[in-house]
Amino acid sequence: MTDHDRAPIRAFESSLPMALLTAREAAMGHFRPLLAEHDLTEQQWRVLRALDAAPNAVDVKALIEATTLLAPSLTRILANFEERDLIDRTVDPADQRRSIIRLSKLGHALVAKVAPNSEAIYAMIETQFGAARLDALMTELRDLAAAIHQTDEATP
Amino acid sequence: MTDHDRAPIRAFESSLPMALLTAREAAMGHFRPLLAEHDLTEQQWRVLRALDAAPNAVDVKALIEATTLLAPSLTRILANFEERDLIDRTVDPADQRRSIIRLSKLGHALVAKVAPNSEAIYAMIETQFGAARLDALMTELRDLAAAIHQTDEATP
DNA sequence: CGAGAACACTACACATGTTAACTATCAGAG
DNA sequence: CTCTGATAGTTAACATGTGTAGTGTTCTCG
Repeated sequence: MTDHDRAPIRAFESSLPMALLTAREAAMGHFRPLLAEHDLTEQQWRVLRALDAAPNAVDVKALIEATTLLAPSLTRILANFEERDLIDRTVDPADQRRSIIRLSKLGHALVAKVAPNSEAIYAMIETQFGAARLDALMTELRDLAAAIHQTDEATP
Repeated sequence: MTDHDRAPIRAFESSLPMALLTAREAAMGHFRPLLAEHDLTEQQWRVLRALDAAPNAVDVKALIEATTLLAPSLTRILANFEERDLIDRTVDPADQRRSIIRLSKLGHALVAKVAPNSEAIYAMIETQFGAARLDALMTELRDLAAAIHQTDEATP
């Protein structure tokens, strides 16, 4: 498999969003087939994980913030999940505009089924890259996001 | 603006793909409006940048690798660019299956128009986060992608 | 030459992104 | 208590991207 003599497109790869995307694609490349087996998209999985990680009940707004999805996208995903009986919805009695979302038993089961494989993939990455190093990287990523959001407030 | 007393969805945020996504969204949030002004999507901009960064001519396959797009998506984007006279296509005389893509004068002009604003945003992030730190982060990101790709070869 | 691989495109089904408008509910001023 | 404005969430409509399958053309190599 001669890799040809094409030069890589270098300067471009040094853009920050591209570096973030490439790293993410590398990780998700392992992950997407697993999700596809369970008829889940990347975005749907984000919602499931957010619901699973949520301590109690969650409203739609909290999900939007947690998943970085837009409201209409999330509405569609929740409708899909309702059809598949993965979630239960109730109206917040304290504020009837709010919808309270919970994972159903089936939803929890699905997460429980997928999550171990996810952990395995993560462990593989950890081994290859170094656990401490990965930890440090994640801290930096969070700080970066926070730093960028700070510039938001400076320039409204 | 009372930020409510909702607890953030914490455990979930510590997933690597999510950390990468959140950081990317933070950065792109600044950037997307700029692209929208020029009727460019994020993906289209990736293609433009890749073409601009390419030393010489580029075939479709190289673009696919550089942009992490799928062939059908790229085909459509290139068709769009042709309509807008942003690129020129020629057939590779050495291999007539290959299409050689180049930015047209107009395409270069568009990149030149958008790029400075892009640099400005980048500079803002650099100031806020620290140039050296950002550099180190990008190195780690590249290494991470490389490490993950190495696991690919171990498990085909 | 012929078989099979590689490149690029097309077609199709589906999900998401994006903007705007709309309904229902709530909260606060008067 | 009522009007007004804000908020939660949905719906609509369209553009675009994702993912799979299949097509035609051109290469490569036995």
